[in-house]
Amino acid sequence: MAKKVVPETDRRRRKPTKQGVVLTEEMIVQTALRMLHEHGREGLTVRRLGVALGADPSTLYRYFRGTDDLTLAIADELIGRAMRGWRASGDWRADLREVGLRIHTAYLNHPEAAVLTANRVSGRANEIATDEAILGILRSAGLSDPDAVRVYQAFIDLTLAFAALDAASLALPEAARAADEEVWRATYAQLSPETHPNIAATAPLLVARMNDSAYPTALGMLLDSAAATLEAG
Amino acid sequence: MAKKVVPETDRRRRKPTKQGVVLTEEMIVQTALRMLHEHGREGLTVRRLGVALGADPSTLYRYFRGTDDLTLAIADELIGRAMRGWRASGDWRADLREVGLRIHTAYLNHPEAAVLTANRVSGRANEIATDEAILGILRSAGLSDPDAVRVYQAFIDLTLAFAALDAASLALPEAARAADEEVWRATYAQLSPETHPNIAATAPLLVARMNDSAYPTALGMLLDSAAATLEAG
DNA sequence: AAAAACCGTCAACCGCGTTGGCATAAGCTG
DNA sequence: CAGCTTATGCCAACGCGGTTGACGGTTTTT
Repeated sequence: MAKKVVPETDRRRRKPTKQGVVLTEEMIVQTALRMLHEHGREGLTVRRLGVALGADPSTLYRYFRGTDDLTLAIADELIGRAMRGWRASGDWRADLREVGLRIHTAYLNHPEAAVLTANRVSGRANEIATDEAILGILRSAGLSDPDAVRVYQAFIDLTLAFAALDAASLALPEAARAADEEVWRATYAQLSPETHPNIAATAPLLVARMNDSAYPTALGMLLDSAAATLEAG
Repeated sequence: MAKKVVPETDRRRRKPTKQGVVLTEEMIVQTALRMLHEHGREGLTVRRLGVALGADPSTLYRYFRGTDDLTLAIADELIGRAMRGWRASGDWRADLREVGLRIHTAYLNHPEAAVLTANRVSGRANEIATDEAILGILRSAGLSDPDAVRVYQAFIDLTLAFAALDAASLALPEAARAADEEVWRATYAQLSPETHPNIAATAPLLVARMNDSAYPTALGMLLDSAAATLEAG
């Protein structure tokens, strides 16, 4: 077997698939994303991806070194979708807020893919462009390079961390998701005020907040802190 | 096959294993944690866990309904380790900070387990006790119930989100980890100032910060915000 | 027109989680 | 101590997973 995958740019397509499909790296990634969305994290397997594309599973190894390589390609597609069409307005605070919310939203639109990829560094085009954009916002706002890097790191980590956390509960297999919610009703909401006074006192409030993301609040705090740095510097 | 797993409390042990080992739920969880630590996330399988315990893999299904159930047990053990020996000092800010750092640290000590469990609700004893403790800190600090719940949610989500994010990069299989770092040297650090001025200008600073967690900073921001709420209320 | 490269397919390997049936030892009853 | 029940460990098997090596047809190159 060939050890190397031919890079997409050098690829001269040869044979259509038995079912008549002509494959592309892009087509494979899009199909993988769709399968993740429709059938959940467990629903994406090399074999099923092959079936969905009308190709033998082993064909995919001509395009990706393995599942990890495919994962990175999915990661970059996700961030690409988040930033598609974005333009800087010049208002650093509004820009940063929008980039954060775009990423958070894009990830929540594909929770299964988000869980899979939120913590990876793909080094592909879309990821690099996004980092460049964020640093550009901070530096042209007037932050020194060390401050820009500090805020950049807090910003991107906060955003990805919340995206991953919020996506994770959306991406749970239906059974686990139901189980987690059932735990709430069956366990937390039933605790005695004697043994667990604080949970018992706040149970209704806890339930009401359970499905909201704390990301916007946390992002606001970060922006406040960055603004303070800017004024002090 | 029996549909039900006998609860640990009702269990009257009968047979030692072929290798002479007498199993316990606790022993299984501890062994699973150790295997995760030593052989990574992929290294923990039902079959290997069986071997490590000196028991047939199928025996584990007498103790857990399946891998998901085992995962929840691991989750609770992790939070239990984080909080072991903790006592409230009465200074709400110091207490909250310590609880956050304890959880973050405990998770980073078992990154593979953390990635597996950070987003699950186990409803088991240690998890409930921790939530009760956090709410207790906030309410006895003087926050109203709605404020306490708001801060509680931001606090626990922030902590778990960062724990998961920071753990994830520690937990990457060695190959992927090396690949991610290589991406940095090979890609980010080599970008031309012409096409990527902001990354090029800050590359050394980015590299220097790459391995630090932004959690303590973010936690500080959250505590500041909570203190402001307290004074305003 | 011949040679080379590409790339889809086939068959196979091994490891995975899980299950049903079976054997046996532990505990209970007397 | 004898016999019954039942918990629990073990075995064999199932279907599915990722991955690989050999093969062969098709396109591109020379």
